[in-house]
Amino acid sequence: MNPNVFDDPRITAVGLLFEVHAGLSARFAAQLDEHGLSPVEFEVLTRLARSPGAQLRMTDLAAQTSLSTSGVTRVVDRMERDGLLTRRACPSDRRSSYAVVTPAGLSRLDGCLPGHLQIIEDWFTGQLDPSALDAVLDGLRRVRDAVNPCATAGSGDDPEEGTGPC
Amino acid sequence: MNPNVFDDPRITAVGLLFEVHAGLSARFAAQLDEHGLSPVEFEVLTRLARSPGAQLRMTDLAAQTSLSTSGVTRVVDRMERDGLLTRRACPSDRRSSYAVVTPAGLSRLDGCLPGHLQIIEDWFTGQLDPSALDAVLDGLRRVRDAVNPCATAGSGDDPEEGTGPC
DNA sequence: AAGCAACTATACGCTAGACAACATTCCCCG
DNA sequence: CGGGGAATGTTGTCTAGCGTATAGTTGCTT
Repeated sequence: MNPNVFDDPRITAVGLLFEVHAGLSARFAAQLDEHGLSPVEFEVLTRLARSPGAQLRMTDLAAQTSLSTSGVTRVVDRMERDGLLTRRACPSDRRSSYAVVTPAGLSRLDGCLPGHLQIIEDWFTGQLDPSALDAVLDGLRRVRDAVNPCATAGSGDDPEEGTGPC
Repeated sequence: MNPNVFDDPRITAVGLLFEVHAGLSARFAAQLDEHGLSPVEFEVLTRLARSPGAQLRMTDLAAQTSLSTSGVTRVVDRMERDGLLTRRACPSDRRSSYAVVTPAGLSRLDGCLPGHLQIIEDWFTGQLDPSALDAVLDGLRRVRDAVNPCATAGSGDDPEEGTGPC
């Protein structure tokens, strides 16, 4: 019927990509867990921290993450309860509210980052010599530009920068 | 405090990888949805279809997917209800049971695959010329071998082949 | 033969997130 | 002005899935 459709090189390629993603994700999650953060919370924290004023409107936050607006509401609820974030009313638009990183949130993030970077280096970037790494990154960048054109305009290669409102 | 920690090339690298993954995942999910399959169900179906006899023991299925054993029970329940799978008693070990793909399940899978492959080609492999693609795949393979050593022994580059029992 | 390990299924509670409905607010256009 | 539509955030409802504990069955080892 389908004599080894699964040996198709396209399947292989996606398989590799997804395996690498899964492996890294698992290691990230384990390390973040040591600091009491879920991957989503870490993503929210980094998104906010790298934004001007360490704040973003809820909608923009949703657009930049993999979350829906209601998902953002829930995550921010949790993180506000934990003291990592605060809501602040937007002066110019009373419908909007900002999610703002608190000092506690920033220090929590700072506690995570070194270990996070170390994992990346140990399991990803450090596994390849510089030229091979560049080749991989160039390729990924091209694919990213196709798959997620919004990100191209952004500051750099931010993960899922502007996922939503394309 | 952290003057642009986020421009660290390591962050960039992971960002690219995750963005590509997210973009492809979203497109896969949309296409599978047209065929009434969730990504997990598709994964289960492909796992089974590529196994000898189009069947696997529940435990092995759990090991090869991102699911727990109880999770597999649930998914197989659903898919059995939908007629895509059947449970069959294992002759050699009466504790075990096989999940077997039904003809309906196979044809459902066959209906998905062309579109699935097309997406891969359109958004991933076709975006790079052969040599660049090879470079990316070689790099990913090396990283995969580090991050998920179990997969190396397998038939090829199966996604998450043997994720569980390492 | 007996006890221990493995495999599956199930029930419980729990979390996360999507989707749709909602109230509020803004803004454009008549 | 003023009304309708769009945007924004929140909430209720629903599904999916995990983790744990429990149980029943079977296989294996001693």
